[in-house]
Amino acid sequence: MYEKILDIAEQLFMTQGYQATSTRQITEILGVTQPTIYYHFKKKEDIYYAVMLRLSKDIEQNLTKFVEDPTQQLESKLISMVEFLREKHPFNFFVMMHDVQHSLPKEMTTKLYQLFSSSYKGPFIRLLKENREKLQASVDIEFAVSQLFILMASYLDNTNPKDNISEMIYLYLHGIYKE
Amino acid sequence: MYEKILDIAEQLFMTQGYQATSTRQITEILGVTQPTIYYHFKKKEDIYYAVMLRLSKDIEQNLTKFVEDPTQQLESKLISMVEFLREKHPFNFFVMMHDVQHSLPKEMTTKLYQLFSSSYKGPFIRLLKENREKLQASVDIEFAVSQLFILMASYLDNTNPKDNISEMIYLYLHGIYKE
DNA sequence: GTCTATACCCAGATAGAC
DNA sequence: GTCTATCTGGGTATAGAC
Repeated sequence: MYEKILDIAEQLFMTQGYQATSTRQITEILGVTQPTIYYHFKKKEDIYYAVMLRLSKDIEQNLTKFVEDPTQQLESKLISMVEFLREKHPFNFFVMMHDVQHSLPKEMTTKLYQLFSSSYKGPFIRLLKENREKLQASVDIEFAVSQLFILMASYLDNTNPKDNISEMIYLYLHGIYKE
Repeated sequence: MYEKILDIAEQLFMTQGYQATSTRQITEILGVTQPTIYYHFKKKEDIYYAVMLRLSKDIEQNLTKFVEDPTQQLESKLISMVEFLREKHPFNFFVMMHDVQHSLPKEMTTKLYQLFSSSYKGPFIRLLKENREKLQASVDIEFAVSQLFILMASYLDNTNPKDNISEMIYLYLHGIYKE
């Protein structure tokens, strides 16, 4: 049941957000009563943390594989990694970021942000550092990765009609300006 | 009182979000009782719409002035416009986008998205179209403006430690890649 | 482990007095 | 126009039976 709760909670939290997802809704889908949750978790926010922990472990492992792939170049690695996030994490990134920053208690925010930074951003930062010589000298890598995540958010968001990740990566790498 | 409600509601909605802002909180700040709101507005979501309507009119007028300024070039116009949004709209864009997409009824979402597209995005689209010859031929302008807004969101968000808008615009225009 | 019952709180909204 | 009083419904969480 613990894992089942996480499965449903993951889906609901990531699509509707933390506040909009009630413990009742989770248990209704599972066909059990609402207090059942409180045998497995002490508080609602603990469910959120457990969901994020499970998710981020999986994400980090897989992203790292792409970074270490010796057969691919920077641009195609980036595309693969973003494609992977789209498949594995077909949620609205905005919802997640919003929750981490606004829907949860402060301490939880800190813990979640650390989790997110290492698992999600970490592999991208490593990738760009290993390709430092291909980047403009003035670029701040941590900043550049933040920007990429923001862009990705719009991509993994279904409100964006476009579906061409390589186009997004191209703009990210080369900008919109004619040289 | 109507305008006063909008003033307070604007601030609360834009910082805390729609769901986290209660009618009680708004009226407490104003020093009146909670039902007072329902003399001026039929539903809570009507307050949100009125706030967005007032805000977006102001934003559109001002952004358009920058676009029409004959003394500035593309890059400095972009910087001015984003700076203006930061001053006038010192809110978390994510919060607003999250609300528009997830916290409000579907019909309202549509209305708000149209409002946002014309008032906020409109002037930027116009600016890029008027500078078409300076952009890479492959760039889709509507898409490029969407990307800019996403980037801006991270900028107007206080979680981003960096505070240099021109750096963001530079990356947006030129990308991170060494040519 | 899951149930029933329920406490408690806070939300949006309405009725009707002043 | 704003008030008091109140309805209704939703949420998280707990106690204790089975």
